[in-house]
Amino acid sequence: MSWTTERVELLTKLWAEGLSASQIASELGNVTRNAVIGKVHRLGLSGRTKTSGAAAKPRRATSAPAAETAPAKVAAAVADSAPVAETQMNATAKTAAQTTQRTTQTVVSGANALKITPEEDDIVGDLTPVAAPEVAVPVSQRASILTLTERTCKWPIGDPNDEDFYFCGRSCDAASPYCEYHRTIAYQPVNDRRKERKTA
DNA sequence: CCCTGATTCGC
DNA sequence: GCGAATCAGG
Repeated sequence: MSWTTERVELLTKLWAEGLSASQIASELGNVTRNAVIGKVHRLGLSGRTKTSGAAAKPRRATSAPAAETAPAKVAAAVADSAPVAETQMNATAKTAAQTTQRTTQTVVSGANALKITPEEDDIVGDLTPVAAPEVAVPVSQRASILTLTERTCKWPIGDPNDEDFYFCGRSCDAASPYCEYHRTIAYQPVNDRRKERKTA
């Protein structure tokens, strides 16, 4: 496949949006991330311009300066209903988070019709933390469209109709479609039916 | 190991 | 110009 003007435009746009080369590659289709990177360079738009007037970033990627929270910790914090620090949560993420705050029945009717069944928390009286308070998913890990691999969390965040809709994108065991945290939410039993048998 | 982008170089 | 292979890093 060749680089038609349309494809180049999409590439440019997505690259500007901060998607990774592999993500862009999968959205474009029929190209590898190498091809994307190669094109990006040829187009001369490497070195993504971050925040305006930001310090010129060196050629090689440098680790983020912010004290980013580890996924595990985030999950833990959420579990405790702690209002996780919005360290480097940007406006977009913030909005998404708020949107999802109490809206658990997110439904994706996209290409793969991913559907999340809303849990009836009204059944349980004392329980509450069921709502998925999406916490700051590091922008660096967010997945836009269906650019998820076998090992990225496919938990939808935000309103699919919104521009800022995205998928969790954190890494997962490849066995489950969700990261550890979202797994607990996704498979939360409506009723605490423990039919375990002590066989030993 | 998974992933990222950067470079090289034969095509 | 293109992109696989390779490199360098997180």
